[in-house]
Amino acid sequence: MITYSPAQAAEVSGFSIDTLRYYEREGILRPIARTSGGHRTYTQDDLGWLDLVHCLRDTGMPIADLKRYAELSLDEATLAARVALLEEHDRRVQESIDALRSQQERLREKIAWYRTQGV
Amino acid sequence: MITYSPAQAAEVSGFSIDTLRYYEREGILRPIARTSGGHRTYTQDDLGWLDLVHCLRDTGMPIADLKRYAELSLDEATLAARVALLEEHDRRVQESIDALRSQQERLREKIAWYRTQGV
DNA sequence: CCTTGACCTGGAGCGCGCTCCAGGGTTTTC
DNA sequence: GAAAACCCTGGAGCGCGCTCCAGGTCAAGG
Repeated sequence: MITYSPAQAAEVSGFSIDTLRYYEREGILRPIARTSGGHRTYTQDDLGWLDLVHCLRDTGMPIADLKRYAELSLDEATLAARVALLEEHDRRVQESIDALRSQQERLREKIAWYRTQGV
Repeated sequence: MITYSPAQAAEVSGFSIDTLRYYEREGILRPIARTSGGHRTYTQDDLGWLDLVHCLRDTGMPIADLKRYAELSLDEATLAARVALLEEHDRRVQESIDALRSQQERLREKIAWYRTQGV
C-alpha cells in the first residue's frame, strides 16, 4: 500500500504539516497510522479525504462544521445525511457567490460614479 | 445640515457603534465632528463613505488596505489613483468569485460521486 | 555507527476584526 | 431638575484558524 510521510502529505494536500497535525487533534482527520517509532504515515484514503477538506475550507466551511461532518463519517449509516450536508453547504456557497456578485455590482457602480467626477 | 447620532449612524450604515469608533481610531473614518459635550455627530458625507466602506469590506478588502485608501482620500489630487485602486480591488473580487465557483464545481462533482455510491 | 534531516508532543503565540467593559460625562424626556 | 437613555475613553478580551517553539526522538545515507 502506498503511504506518504508528513512532508509528502503536506505537499500533495496543500496543507502545512502543522495544519495536518492540527486537523488530526481537532478530529477532522481520523487518527493517522504511525510507524513503530511514532511517525505518521498518511494513506491515499487520508489524502482523498484531505482533498474534500480542502474543497470545503476553500468554500468557507468553518472548522467546527468540518469536525461534525468528520464525526458523522465514522458511521457508515450516515452517508445520506452527509450528502445532505454537502448539498446544504453547496447552497450556502451559492449564496455567498451571489452576495459577492451583488456587492461587486455596487462597487462597479461606485467606480462609474467616480469616473463621472472627472477622472 | 442633517446629522446623525452614533446610534443612527450605526442603524443606517449597518456597522455597530463599536465598529464605527474602531474605524475612526484606525483612520478609516476621518475624525467625526462632535457636540460641545463630545458626542459624535455623523454627516451625510460620513454615511456615504461608510456605504463604500461596507461594500469594500463585504468584498473582502482588509482593514489595512481600507486605511491606506482612506489616507489617499485626504488628498484631492489622488482621485485617479483611488479609482485605480478600486478597479484593482474589483479584479481581486472577480478572482475570488471565480475561485469560489471552481471549488463549488469540484464540490458538486464530489456530491455526484457520493450519489453513485448508493445514496 | 554516526550524522543529518525529518518528525514527535504539548502548549504558547499571533493576526485579524471586532466586541465588551468599567467608570465616568452628556442629553433628552417628563 | 431628576431620571433614563445615550455616549465617552482606554484598554482588555475574544473567536477563528492556524503557526511557531522548545526540547526531545526517529530514520535514512555514507
